[in-house]
Amino acid sequence: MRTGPDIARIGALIGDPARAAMLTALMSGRALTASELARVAGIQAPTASAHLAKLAEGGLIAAEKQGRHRYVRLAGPEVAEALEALLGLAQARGHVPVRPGPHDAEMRRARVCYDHLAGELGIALYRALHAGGALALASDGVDLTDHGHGVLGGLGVDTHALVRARRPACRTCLDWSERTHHLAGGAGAALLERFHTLGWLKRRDTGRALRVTVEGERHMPALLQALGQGEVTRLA
Amino acid sequence: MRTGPDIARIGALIGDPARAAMLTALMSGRALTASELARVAGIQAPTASAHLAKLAEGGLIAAEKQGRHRYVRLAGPEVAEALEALLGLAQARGHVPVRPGPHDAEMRRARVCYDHLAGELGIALYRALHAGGALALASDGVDLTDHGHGVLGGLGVDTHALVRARRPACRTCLDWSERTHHLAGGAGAALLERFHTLGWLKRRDTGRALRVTVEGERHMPALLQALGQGEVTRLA
DNA sequence: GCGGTGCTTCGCTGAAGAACGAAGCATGGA
DNA sequence: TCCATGCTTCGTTCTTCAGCGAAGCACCGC
Repeated sequence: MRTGPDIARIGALIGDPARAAMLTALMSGRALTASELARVAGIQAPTASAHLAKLAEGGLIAAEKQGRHRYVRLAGPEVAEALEALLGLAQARGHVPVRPGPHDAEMRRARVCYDHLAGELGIALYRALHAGGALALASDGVDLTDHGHGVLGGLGVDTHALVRARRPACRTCLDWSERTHHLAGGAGAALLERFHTLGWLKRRDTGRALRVTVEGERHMPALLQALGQGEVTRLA
Repeated sequence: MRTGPDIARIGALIGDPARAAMLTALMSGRALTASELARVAGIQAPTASAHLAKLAEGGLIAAEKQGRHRYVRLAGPEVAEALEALLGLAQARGHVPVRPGPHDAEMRRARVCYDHLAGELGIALYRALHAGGALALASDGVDLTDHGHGVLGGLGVDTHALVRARRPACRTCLDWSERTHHLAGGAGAALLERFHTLGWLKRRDTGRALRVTVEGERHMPALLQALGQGEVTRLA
């Protein structure tokens, strides 16, 4: 029969434990060096090099040399989306580590999903934007309403840049821990960056988990409340 | 690190060419016997049996004995969704068979995606429903509007059953050939079934491709047009 | 009952590929 | 210029697992 795209090659790439660990680490959106990825996967440098070559040839990662370091990142949002879908399925099927890691609860609360916010907080943000009328259904997914442009502008997001960008401003991404959708796309990425520069969320040194700072704990609930009621909040 | 769900196990299951062929065949939504799947994958019965045991243990398929046959189907819509995401990524990354199959063009036109309609026709249906105001954004995805209930009821879908069902009435699924969303969930499944019983679409004996019948060619364009303008069409 | 069919279990073979040590090749800093 | 660091290439070892034939088991129709 042999019809349609060949998922076996991609599956095989993801199917090796070392490569899966690397890809999961790259879901943090960071560009990591080959040796960092080797450490994450628990393997030696030569083995890691071979794995990275395969992932690159398969189009799942993109690499960039900087001096003697080789920085590796996911090849794009599509790759992150597919991985997130697999993470969700793995979670639903009970393919989870026997002992949950120390950051596990934190991961469920808030984490990076490639370049946008995921976890309970990501869901809450999406729901608030929806309830406040900032999002509307479009013919190819979700899009910002006019009101939504004003809302994001008020939060300090350059919405003109979003519109100009080749990348779609809004996409939805299936959250593996909450089993529902959160906001991805340019707007999702811009919002995460805003929260980061505002000092409300802080990245851990490693991994995808996000820590909500004291500032974040203070301001976030009120912001979500306001968003949910369609108010435009101005942030410096 | 070892954090989050373990995608390696699922990846490895999908990563074998024979298993990938089986899973792709099961995306037709049909329940196939073990020997049919062996033929699809081009392997002998003992090998197929081993593969099916692994897929079942991994929670990707569900099997049901009927007499001396063993009918196998995908374990659920989540599995189909994740596979569709992988198909999209594989397509985007150029992991396609060297020679496209005979049904390739037909597949792009209309095909079954587990239990709902995909391909150009699936996209067109989704767009028409959206344009006609039958769909609206919900806090966890897409949902039918009141008008949408009327529209689907007019087409002969039992919308009360949709609401009562445990399964969400609407979901979106990323179409691998069109790179945009089509309608999944209970409503998507019900609509495909309607088109099928109306005789507008016919399944091929094997594979996912759908053939648009003469009846279908005659009525479908007008229906899509009417849906797009928000009209309620009554079908016997 | 008895053969035929569909599927599984068992035992074996062969090939793919993950892993590492050692050596080689760049780059950056002293 | 030299050394240290980061990464890759090479050659080798070893495990894993897909694949099949033969035999065994379950179910159906006769």
